[in-house]
Amino acid sequence: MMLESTKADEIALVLEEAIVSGELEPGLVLRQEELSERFAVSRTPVREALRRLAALGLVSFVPNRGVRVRTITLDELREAFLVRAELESLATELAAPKFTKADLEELEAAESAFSRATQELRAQPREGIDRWRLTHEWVRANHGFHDVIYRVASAPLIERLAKSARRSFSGHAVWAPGGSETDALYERNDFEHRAIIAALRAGSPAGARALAREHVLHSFDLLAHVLEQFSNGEQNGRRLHVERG
Amino acid sequence: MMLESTKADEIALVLEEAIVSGELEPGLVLRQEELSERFAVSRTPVREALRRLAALGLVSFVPNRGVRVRTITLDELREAFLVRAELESLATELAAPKFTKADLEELEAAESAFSRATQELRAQPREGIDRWRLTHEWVRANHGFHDVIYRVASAPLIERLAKSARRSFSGHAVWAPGGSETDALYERNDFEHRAIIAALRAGSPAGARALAREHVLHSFDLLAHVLEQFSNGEQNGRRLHVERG
DNA sequence: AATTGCCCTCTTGTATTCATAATCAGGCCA
DNA sequence: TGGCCTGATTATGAATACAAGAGGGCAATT
Repeated sequence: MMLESTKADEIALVLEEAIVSGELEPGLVLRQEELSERFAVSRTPVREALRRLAALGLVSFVPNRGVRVRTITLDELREAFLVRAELESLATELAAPKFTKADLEELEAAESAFSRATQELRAQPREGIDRWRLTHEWVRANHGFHDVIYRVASAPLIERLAKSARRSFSGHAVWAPGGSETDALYERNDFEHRAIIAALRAGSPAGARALAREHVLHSFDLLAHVLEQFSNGEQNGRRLHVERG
Repeated sequence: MMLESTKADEIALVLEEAIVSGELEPGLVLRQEELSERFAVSRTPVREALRRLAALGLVSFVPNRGVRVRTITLDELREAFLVRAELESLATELAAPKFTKADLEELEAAESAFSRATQELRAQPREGIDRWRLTHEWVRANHGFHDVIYRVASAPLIERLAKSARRSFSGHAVWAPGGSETDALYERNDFEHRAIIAALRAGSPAGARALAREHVLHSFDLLAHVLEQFSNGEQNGRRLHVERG
């Protein structure tokens, strides 16, 4: 039941996932020949895939020098969250009148999963592989919540652009260890999700919109707080790859 | 003083301009071989250029069937303007505190040019090649105004995404003939530009933001009004290429 | 006459080959 | 000693060659 498509497209998707997940670290130089043998194809479709990723802003081409996974500065990160705040609040406003009972239930289920992921993360404050894994699951659960809203909004362009802005950060996902201050931020994140649900349930597009906006901006505070703690730029042997702005 | 770059990049830029300007009409199938001989290169860089345009949403690939210039539905058009409204208002807010005297003067100069273009367009209500040309100049002058704001905001991501949303419409630029109702809409467009300048001069980020948002949304009203008049989809032998939503 | 299946051609997708720019090592000269 | 020029090496950019899917027309069959 495999949907027919070109190799270039498939490669682009795999590489995109690898970059977003952080498997391919920002700054890494991608050798075309290496990729072509990894995917068992020639360099032609590989180059086409890389062109697509370049247009998406995930990698940068330097003529005759190669392509590397894009790094991001703190300023760019801030800008990405500002964009997400606007687009996500818009999506939420558009979605509000369209939410059905079933949609609300799905959103609540996603929020429950997110809440669980948050608790698991808080219960494992020690650094290490496990916390790394839990962090990734936390991120996925968080995306799961917001994706329900995007789906209901049924606004393809907004969804595409917002997720593009989201991606610019994903590959840099490193999280802070537990602590009362960090915990409070996690708590707020969780609480704000519930507030958005409440606004949607109450049928208030304007309210949901405002809450969504604040929520994304607060998410940046959380991230900035983490980056502050790790200004040395190293955690678990993984570089943060966010350049100081 | 030619900046070194690859042929694929150059071709992509030329094709992008051709699509945005409407020279290559939406729906048109782009034959790779035809393009390759037009640019005097092989199909390889042409395909890479097309991949980039596809990622930008300007063309759509259909595996083994070819690539065609993307068409747009009325719903998609509306969505693009909603996005632009959010991003442009954000950019305006960010730019507000950064505006210098020189920047304001540049913005006023751009507005003057836009105002002139508007008057010229209104003075030539008859359809025909000339009105087509004046319309294009009007669009360019309008972009010129907004581009000053983007520059001052110095927010590359926002600028890129907003212009991307703007592009989704540009290739479809067809304008209505004169008339009291249309003239009033033009008038409002011009007036709103001046209001934004006033807010920036007064140093009100919040005010400028709100005005910019309303302005973009009103622009959609103007466009929708035009499309209403030409629901038959034909003008000067050029198709509107906006599918009915 | 309509329909179905085959074949032929056109176009795209991919591999392979060729060309050219960048890098690095080593030697030469100030 | 140190910097710079020069040739070999490597990786990328582009051209060419090859493979494969899509569509259309024609003929055979019902």
